[in-house]
Amino acid sequence: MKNKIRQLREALGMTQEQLGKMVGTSRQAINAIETEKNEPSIWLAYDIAQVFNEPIEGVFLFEESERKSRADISRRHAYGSQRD
Amino acid sequence: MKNKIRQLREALGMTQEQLGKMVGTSRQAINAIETEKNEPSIWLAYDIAQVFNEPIEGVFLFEESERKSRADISRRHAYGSQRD
DNA sequence: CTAAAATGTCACGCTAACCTTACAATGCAA
DNA sequence: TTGCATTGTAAGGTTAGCGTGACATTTTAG
Repeated sequence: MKNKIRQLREALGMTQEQLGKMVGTSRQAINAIETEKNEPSIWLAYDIAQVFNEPIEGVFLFEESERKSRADISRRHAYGSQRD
Repeated sequence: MKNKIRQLREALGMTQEQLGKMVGTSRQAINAIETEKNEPSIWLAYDIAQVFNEPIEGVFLFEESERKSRADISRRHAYGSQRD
C-alpha cells in the first residue's frame, strides 16, 4: 500500500536501518513496506506512524484500488442470515 | 489488543455477522478481534474503523502493555551499524 | 575513481491472521 | 420451557508478514 515513509524518514535524515531499530524490526521489513511489497502489521504501522508523530492514516494511504482484491463489499448488505 | 468494537457495534444495533459482511470478513474473525484473541490486519482495522466513522486509533487501543512482547525498543537507539 | 554506506532482493523458516466447517453456550422472546 | 438468533470456540488449511543470512546494485563521501 502507498505510504509516506520514505518522505518522512528522509525528512528526519534517518536510514531504513535506523528506523527499523526504532520500531523494533529489521531494515528489510522497513524496505519491503516502503517499496510497497508488504503491508505492515497493525502494530508496526502504528509504531512507524508514532516515530513521525502521525496517525496511521497520516502515513499509510488506504485507497480502494490498492486493496489486494477481495470480494466486492460495496455490493454486500446485511440482509442475510444464511448459516455459516 | 483492546478495542471499542463491541461498544460501537451495539450502538449501531449490528451483529458480529453483519459487521463481518460489511467489511468483507467472517463473523468469526470479527469475534476473535472483538474478544482480543487476534489482532486485525491493517486493512481490516481500517475497514472496521470506517464503518464507525472513526480513525483506526479511535477504535483500537495501542497500549504498550498490550504488546505481545518484542525486544524492549525503548532502550534501542540508532547508534550501530553492525552488519545485518 | 574507490571504498563505504545505504538500499534492493532472495531464499528459507516460523508464526499469526483469516477462512471454512462444525458444534456448544448464551440470550431473548413467545 | 421451547425455539431461534447471537456469540464463543475449536480444528485444519492457506497465506502473508517478518526474522535472518547473504549477495547485488545504487548512492554518497573522499
